[in-house]
Amino acid sequence: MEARRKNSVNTRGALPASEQFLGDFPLFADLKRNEIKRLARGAVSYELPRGRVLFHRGEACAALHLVVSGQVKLSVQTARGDEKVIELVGAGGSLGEVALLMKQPYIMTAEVIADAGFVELGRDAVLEQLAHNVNFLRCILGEVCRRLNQRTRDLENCLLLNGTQRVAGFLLSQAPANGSTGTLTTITLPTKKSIIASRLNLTHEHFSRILREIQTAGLVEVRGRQIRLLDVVRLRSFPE
Amino acid sequence: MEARRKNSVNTRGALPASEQFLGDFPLFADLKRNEIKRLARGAVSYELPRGRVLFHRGEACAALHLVVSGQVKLSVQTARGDEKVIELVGAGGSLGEVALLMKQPYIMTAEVIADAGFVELGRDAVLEQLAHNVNFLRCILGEVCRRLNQRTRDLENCLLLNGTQRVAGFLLSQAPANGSTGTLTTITLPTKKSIIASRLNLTHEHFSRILREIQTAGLVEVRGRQIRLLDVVRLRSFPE
DNA sequence: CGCCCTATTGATCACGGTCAAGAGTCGTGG
DNA sequence: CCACGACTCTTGACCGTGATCAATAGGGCG
Repeated sequence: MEARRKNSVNTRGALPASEQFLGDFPLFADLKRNEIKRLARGAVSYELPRGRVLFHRGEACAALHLVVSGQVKLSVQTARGDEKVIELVGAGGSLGEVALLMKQPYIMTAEVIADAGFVELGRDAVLEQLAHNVNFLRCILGEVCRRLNQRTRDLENCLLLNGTQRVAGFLLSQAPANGSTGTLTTITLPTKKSIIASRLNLTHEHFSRILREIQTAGLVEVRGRQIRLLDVVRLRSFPE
Repeated sequence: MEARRKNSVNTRGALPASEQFLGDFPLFADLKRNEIKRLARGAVSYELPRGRVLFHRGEACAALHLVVSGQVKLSVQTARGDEKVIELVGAGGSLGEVALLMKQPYIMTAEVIADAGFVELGRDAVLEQLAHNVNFLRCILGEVCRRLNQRTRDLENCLLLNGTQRVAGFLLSQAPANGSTGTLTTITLPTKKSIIASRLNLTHEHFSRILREIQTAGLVEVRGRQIRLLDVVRLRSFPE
């Protein structure tokens, strides 16, 4: 508990730091200044170090969590202890919409994997806004739709792509979306390989082998977490 | 095209058949009488025989589809032709919310697998209602949330359960939700086994073997599509 | 330097897929 | 009524992807 120091944002000076932050937050892009202001009222900001669990599956949801910085992994537990990573959330992402809206427990566990900063909007404040602010309702609806699409794509990937194809797809998705040829893009894995592997529904051993395989095939060059994409085109249509 | 006979619902008498229908539709449970009436204005009803494709992945979405009767399967295509079933939708279900809302192409293909009746709400009518009717917005938001939960559960099942466990879970989910012991529930598979198998990410061969296995173990009794659950408790915690 | 964490590599195994053949089941028409 | 074909389901034999277990490197840091 000690490390979870929360600061009411409104104790600060003239322009609360996180009112500015909320205004820039992707989820609230369509909100007007005064709507932001009302949302910011119950906001609380805090930081959590790597390894900290933000919430466990099954707990009740008390707030909407906005990720200011750092990185969080969402995962579920296997029968015997080990976990599968479902999603990685970085700065600009949010957690807990559905649990909050549906008034049901979290269905995943959220753990900080890179020291992170959060802004939290209290449950009641959010529900209150939802009840009275149509714009806010629309923001949330859009976000949930986006997430449903994302989840559906993940399910598809898992159903009809093999490991190598999933890795290739992941690497490409990490590359900045440049329309250019990009025959020489270098990407950096967002976290350690074992987590990426789990996210792709692979063991870290298998992930390692796959990286080797596509490196041998001359498609990429791996050095630690830095991966240089040598042949985006062939990577995109793998294996041939 | 011949079989896709559409009838404008409003050409009917005093109380349009589908105004009644819309009022009973789960998705619109929270709407008031006059809101229903407005929605019903652009409604069109029609029927499609088994085998008909309602829409293909990639097509633009022109309407919200409500399933009155029959059954529809949503699927995606593998690299080489064969398909994976993602979801089965029966009477009371709806299709196309996300594609309509996000103004993006369908991401799945919908095929009728049991002669079905539909009511269709035109794209513009729905968007219009969304823009002006907060209650409707809330209905849709709820539905999308439910679906996101469903999809997440599916992904989990696929990630951390083996074939046998998925089958057991599916059989249990088909049983009516009676709190009782239910040591002798009989269920009927909603469609042919090969489709169920695909839905569970199995080949129909493997599905067949699994059914045999749990039958041999004394957990169920299979006769065609009728399956009698002999030991719900052991089935629930399989394999032991 | 030694320790802990992360990553790689090897050997083996099993779950589930593929291919092929046969058994039921049902509807149609001679 | 039976024959035929189409379709669904079952069973068998074999194989491949990817998991498991185990040992060994790297790499950062106190």
